[in-house]
Amino acid sequence: MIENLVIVESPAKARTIEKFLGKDFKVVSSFGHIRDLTKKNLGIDIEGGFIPNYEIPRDKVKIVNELRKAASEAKTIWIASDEDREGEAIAWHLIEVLNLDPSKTKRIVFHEITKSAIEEAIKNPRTVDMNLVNAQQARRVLDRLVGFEISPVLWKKVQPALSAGRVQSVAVRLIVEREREIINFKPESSFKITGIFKVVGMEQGQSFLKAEASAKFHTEAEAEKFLEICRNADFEVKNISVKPGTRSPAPPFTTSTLQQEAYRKLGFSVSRTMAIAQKLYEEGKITYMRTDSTNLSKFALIKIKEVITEKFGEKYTRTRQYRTTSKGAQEAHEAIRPSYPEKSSITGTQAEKNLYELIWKRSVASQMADALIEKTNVTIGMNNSTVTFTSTGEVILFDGFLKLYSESADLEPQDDEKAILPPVKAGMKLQYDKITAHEKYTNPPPRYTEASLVKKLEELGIGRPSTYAPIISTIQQRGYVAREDRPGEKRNLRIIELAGGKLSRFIKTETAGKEKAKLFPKDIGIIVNDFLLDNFSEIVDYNFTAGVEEQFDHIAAGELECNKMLASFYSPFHKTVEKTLEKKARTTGARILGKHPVTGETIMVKMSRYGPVVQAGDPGKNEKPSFASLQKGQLIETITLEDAVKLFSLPRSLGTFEGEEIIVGAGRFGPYLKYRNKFYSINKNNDDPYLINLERAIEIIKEKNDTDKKKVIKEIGEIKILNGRYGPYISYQGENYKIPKGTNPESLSEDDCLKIIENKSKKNQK
DNA sequence: CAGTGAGCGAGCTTCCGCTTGACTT
Repeated sequence: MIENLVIVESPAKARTIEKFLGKDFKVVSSFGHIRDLTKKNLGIDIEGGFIPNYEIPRDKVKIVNELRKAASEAKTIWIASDEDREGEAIAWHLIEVLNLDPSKTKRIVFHEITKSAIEEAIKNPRTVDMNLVNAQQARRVLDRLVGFEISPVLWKKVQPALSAGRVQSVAVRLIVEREREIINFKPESSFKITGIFKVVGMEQGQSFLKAEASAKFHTEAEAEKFLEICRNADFEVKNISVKPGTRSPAPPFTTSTLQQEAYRKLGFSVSRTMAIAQKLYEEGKITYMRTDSTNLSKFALIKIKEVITEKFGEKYTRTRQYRTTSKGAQEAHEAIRPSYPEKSSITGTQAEKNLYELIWKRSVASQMADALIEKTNVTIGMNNSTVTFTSTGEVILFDGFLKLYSESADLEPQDDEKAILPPVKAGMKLQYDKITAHEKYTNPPPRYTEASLVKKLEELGIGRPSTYAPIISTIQQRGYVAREDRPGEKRNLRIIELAGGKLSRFIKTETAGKEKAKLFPKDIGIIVNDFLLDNFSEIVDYNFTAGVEEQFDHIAAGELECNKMLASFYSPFHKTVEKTLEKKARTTGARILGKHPVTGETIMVKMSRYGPVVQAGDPGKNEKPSFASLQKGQLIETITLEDAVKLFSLPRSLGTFEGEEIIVGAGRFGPYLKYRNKFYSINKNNDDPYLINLERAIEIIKEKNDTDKKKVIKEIGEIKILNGRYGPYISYQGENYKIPKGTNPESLSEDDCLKIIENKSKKNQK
């Protein structure tokens, strides 16, 4: 018989707490929710008043059995799940499923994992808050209704196996709408004027300053005219202003800000960040990584202050308590911080070390003093124009938290350097050294990265810390969006330069639209988004979640009944579902592009069963249509007639080589050559399948055949020893086998190979 | 790996949030 059984949500938390409590306490974990709506069907009795129908998922049966056994052996059961909506529901499900005796069961919450906080919690037990549980059930039922009623509509009206949901559909909408802004964006160019000036008569030290003109010019002629004015101008320092300022550190990490910074500073994807953080948490190195709170415990505040005092001195400390500002935050946990702030580094993989260091720096910096800066603006006037030049300098008077950490910006750093300025005074004469007019283009809004999408969702109050990473992977798995790179396009920039009284012109090139690991919508994502906007605009409204959250709050406060709220949502919603199903047509996103310039057939673009295609010929007019798949990067929304016509030119014959035909085509995996029933990939960076000639094709085939020859080290009957990407390996009956380290692959005999093959088969059986 | 694209119909797909392993190369 155990005296006390404590149930928490996470096993790592259970281990920590067990250490604080005496021998009379056993601490176990529920591993999150133990029950959910039935998986097979809707799992809700709608007519009976939206009664949830729960089941224990297969992977939770074992845990539930263990909990049941432990509970039956304990005198008192303490349920210590998180103090938020989901945590309260977990507590209630535990009581129901384990059939706990109310007189033996106590609900407690603690806000810090320290001995005193836990002891305090045990002194103040309460009962389960059924209003809060009902708010969770309303949330759960509503999400199921939305997801399980709209998704089947998509299967019937768009394509099978698609999905829609309160969260994922809004995430897709954000990406689609951003893409449309980019598609419709028209870059405009203007000329920015910068000058380098020398202070007349100042010979020692720094006597140059760089400044930017207050005016921009829209045309080259205007820019040139202004430079002509500059050529004859007298420049002098008109005004100097010195402004002190401060900068404050960012608050400690939440899940969302950790994901953003790990992406920006370390290049980690959202899922990688979470996997590494999970490991650090399980090893007791950081606090819980799924949180929306920026709060630090008293213990952490004291410890961090000690660390700062020791490392940098007392004047670098400043205790700050942060309030969580994001919508829908529930504050069940602390911010993400090092468990032991005195440890500035850890052992582990490089990635673990880097992420830990990031968390450590951010947490410590959040408790450091403001940085004091002094910003100096020097205004330069001209005697023959009202245009002024401004030079900005910045001096850090006291570095404060900047000594340790500064947050990265989402946008690329601006090129206006904050230079140290020469000691100038008003009235000083200046002489230009060089004045340059640079052509600049305006940029479209940036595409989302995984991390900036999480930031946006959080701002809208959509999704929770535990779901940000899964959302990103769901919308990619469904094929709605893809994370891709784009090489961008070169464009010319005109530059006019005034130096030594002479104007000269240059052309500079820059790459515009280059993208790395950005989220692009795919055709099916655009079609589904437009379908949802047409038929379920309420659900994909950016404020839908905020609206229902408000109602969940009323349920939690006991002011609104769960089934009333659900009924008022469901009756119009379900009518929309039925109305949408009645509409006959399927959505394919079809768009007519025009007539084929040679054959005169109508060319359209649409979504087919296997992906987006262009189609030539109208089956309605008894023409047998021909099809061609769209290429990577092409969209139904933006493809032109010209591009479409080009797609029909593949596959085509290039001619013959040694009596056999070479065919060039574009398949699912990119452009290829087909020769003697073998396929040869064409590297798109080197060759264009639409332009490639016979000569080049033969070259590619010969090259590939040569490398294939080198690939084979040895052939013994069916056994092949090959050179692969990761070194030599054995290929046998369609399976690959690793060669043990230190063996010379050329010396292997048939018997040696068979042994290696047998060994692996044995391992697999175990 | 490098195709397909019609139509029939069975049986399947799907949500969000809370938590970790269990798998493979």
